[in-house]
Amino acid sequence: MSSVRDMIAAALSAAMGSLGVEMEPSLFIVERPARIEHGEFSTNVAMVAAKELGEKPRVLAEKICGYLTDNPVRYQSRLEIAGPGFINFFLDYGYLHDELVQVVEQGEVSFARSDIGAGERVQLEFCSANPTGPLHVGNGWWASYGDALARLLRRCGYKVSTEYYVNDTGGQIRRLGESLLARRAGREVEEEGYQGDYVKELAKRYTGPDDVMIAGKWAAEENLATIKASLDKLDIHFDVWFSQASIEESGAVQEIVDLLASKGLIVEEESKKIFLSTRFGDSRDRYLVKAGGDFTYLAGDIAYHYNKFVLRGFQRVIDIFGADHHGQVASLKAAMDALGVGSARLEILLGQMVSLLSGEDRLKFSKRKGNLIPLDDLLDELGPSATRLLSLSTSIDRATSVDIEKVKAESMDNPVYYIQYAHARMASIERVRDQRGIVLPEISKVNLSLLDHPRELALLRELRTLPEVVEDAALERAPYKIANWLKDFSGLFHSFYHDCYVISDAVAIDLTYARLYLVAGCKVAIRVALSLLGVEALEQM
RNA sequence: GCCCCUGUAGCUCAGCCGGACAGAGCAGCUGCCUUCUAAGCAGUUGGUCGCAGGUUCGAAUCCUGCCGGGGGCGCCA
Repeated sequence: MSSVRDMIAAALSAAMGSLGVEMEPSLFIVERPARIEHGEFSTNVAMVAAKELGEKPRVLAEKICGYLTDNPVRYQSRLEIAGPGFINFFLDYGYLHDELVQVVEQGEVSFARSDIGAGERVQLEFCSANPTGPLHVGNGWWASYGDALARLLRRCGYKVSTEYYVNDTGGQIRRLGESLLARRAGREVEEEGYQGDYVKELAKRYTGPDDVMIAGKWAAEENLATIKASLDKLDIHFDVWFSQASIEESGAVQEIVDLLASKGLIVEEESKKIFLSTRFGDSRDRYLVKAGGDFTYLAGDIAYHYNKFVLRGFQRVIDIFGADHHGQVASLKAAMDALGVGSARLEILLGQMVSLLSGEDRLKFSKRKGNLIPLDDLLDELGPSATRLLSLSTSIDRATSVDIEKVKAESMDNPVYYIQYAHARMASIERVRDQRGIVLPEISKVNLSLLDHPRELALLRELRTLPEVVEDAALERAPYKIANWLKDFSGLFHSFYHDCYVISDAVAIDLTYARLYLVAGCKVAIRVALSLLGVEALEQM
């Protein structure tokens, strides 16, 4: 949908053209000013162009305004030149009412949907926690992020396949097996093993042979079932579960090593094989085959990514790793360049560490042992919606700390209530509408221009930004922007709810009709945003 | 030593592809329930945007250097 902003940008471009200057809309900004005194929209075009033209910004702004006065954009009511040379647009509120009509007509399916993805096939790998134990809170944090990103990308026209890479082979499975057998034999688990209580529970149920690999694989499968159950609770469902063992057994890893060797990118050191990744920007060369003849993790990972790009034909691959996997980024990208895939198609997002506070105690996620908190514990405390919203509220680039005691409280420390309450109030208004038998006329027969209360206008302005926020959040891989929009929007709705009665003897019926459509539009928007984050929209609270 | 992330109000965080007096929530203080849910609303206190230079008409935002925090530099995965 072509927005009012695009329309203004085009008009400004035309105005510059009339002054003999080629000015693509991408070269200047048309934005909604932070302060409403500065108009509905404002632009810096005069300041940007002034330098090249050798003219004073305000003088140039005068000329542009002259053109726009003769050739006004739709809804234009007044122009103003302010500050160092901003041009502020004051518009007839009709533009907001017209956009409300669009929101209502588009509905949940179409509103804030975009085609910027243009059908690009994207593979999104995330979570991929090793099946050596249950998911902990950190796993769940990034899993929610990945799932929300998948929803966002789909909303924006990408064809997304989500995937969980199951590390079901190698040394850690051996260690898991050793730990399991030790427990079954009543021994303590050694330092390097898995010491969690869940291993004790598994040991009670294991009836297989005293073979570490068999025991390890059995335990891994059990753990995987537990992981899937936790993810189900979060409403996260992967399209593909990809087994690391399967790619090794298929011979694909060997093929990749051979392929690299054929390109002269492998050197051998006795039985070891080393990939010359420094030729592709890595900080050191990397082992692919160990002294004992086993493949390294990296060798399997390269084969896995080759599989994604070449065998399955994904145009883009996005991996979401924890920041502790930073070390493998350069190696994997080097391999993609070496194999001709091109590292630009591989996007690796690193989730910074998350630490939990519980009162005075600082609890840090530790993969190996001790103080990690199972995701299920948090889910039991908070429920899936609050858990998801919490983890989706901050940037992936920032190491966050969360106080579990605080978020358990039903307060703005846990904004899910604030947002869900806004939705519940919308639903409540509609229930009352039905109880009173109010039949809403078609929108074309309703006088939406009655919506001119400051609360209503503020709500309408925020409502219409969602499509831009969705696109931005998708392109920036930043679901937290949706969470922020939800908080802001919910706040504006609560203010409206408080100051503007929709259904009341004190409100004229025409205004009730208009406000009911405003509520309907708000409900569309908030439901779209909630669904993108996977947070439940409650009818009542 | 090198690489990645980060330093904004007492706390948790937005803003960071340059713009108009730096934002939100929580915490603190003060008000508001006879009408659609007070899990709400309104007001108010609180900031050298880590420090120092530089670029610019304009810097929290870009560049450089310091200082602090987190993570990584395995023939682990």
